[in-house]
Amino acid sequence: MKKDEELLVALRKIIRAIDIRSRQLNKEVGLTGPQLLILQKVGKQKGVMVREIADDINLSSATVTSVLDRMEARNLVERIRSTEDKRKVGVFLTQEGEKALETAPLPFQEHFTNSFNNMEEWEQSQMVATLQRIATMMGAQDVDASPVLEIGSIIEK
Amino acid sequence: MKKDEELLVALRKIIRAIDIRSRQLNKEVGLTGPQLLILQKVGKQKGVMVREIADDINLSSATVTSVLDRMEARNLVERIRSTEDKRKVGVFLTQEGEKALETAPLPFQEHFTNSFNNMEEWEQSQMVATLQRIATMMGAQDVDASPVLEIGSIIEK
DNA sequence: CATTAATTATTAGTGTGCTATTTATTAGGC
DNA sequence: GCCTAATAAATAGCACACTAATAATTAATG
Repeated sequence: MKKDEELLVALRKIIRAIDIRSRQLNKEVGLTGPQLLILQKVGKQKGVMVREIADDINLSSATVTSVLDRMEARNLVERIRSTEDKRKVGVFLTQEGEKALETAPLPFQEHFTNSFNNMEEWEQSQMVATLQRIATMMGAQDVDASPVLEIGSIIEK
Repeated sequence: MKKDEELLVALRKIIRAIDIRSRQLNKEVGLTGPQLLILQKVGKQKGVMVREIADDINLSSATVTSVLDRMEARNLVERIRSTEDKRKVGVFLTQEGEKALETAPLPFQEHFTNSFNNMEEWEQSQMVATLQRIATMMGAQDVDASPVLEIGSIIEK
């Protein structure tokens, strides 16, 4: 098999593992991966805007809106529209959301986190660097639309 | 930021880049990423079973079934149930499917493929090895259910 | 040989995740 | 002040992607 095909297969396995972990989380504690990420973000920054969440975890705001819909329905967060600028919506944790955050597990499989943390630091760095490099190589699209690409903001539009 | 968070962010960017490429493909040639992968597989192995496709590209067969539904509706493939074993369904390309396969672009962004192919071979291997290692580290779930894990078959159930 | 178990594909139901559009509001230019 | 941008969030519609449950068929076992 060609190297780039192998790369693709490995990536698909990783994506699938993340997805499966998300479903497993959902079964265990009623929170999917994205929901957990959003919960953590809102916990750190009370009243954060939808757009800020989206930028932070690298999702479209439409996606964040739909995830928030489900989280609000489960009474984990609440949305309060700003009085100064009525376009803006601040997201807050409910009491239930706070409690969920406290008891929430890690977004990754514990096994993965342990393995990763047991690696030498240079090895961790090398791994992260490799992934960031792939992300950069993949993200350089719409080249004609953006003449100068800034490092670190290649994917974001 | 902690190293494992950085890893997570990089992975999210990669996943998003793949997704965006899939939508771009869909707009350009009417085929998404998964559809293209399935088309290629069926082209290589006429009459391939649904299960074989799923294993090959690392998806659940339910997912493959739903993608095939759309592809069949667009007259790209056809499904023929085996006469020997009536549980089995063989997938074949239609004429239209053959034509689509001939003119189909690469599943990756050309930019990525070029960058990747321009790398030294040892560097490509190193990159693939890193991804495979992550996949393995992530895939070791249901540990209590499978006392002995075989290398190379960790994700597959 | 009949009943149970295993296999194959599909269906049902849920949850992302995106683009494009819509709605509401605010900011800018004349 | 009024009309046009621009911005923020939500909505609509599509395509995965999964698990769990079903249906149909074949294999296996007593």
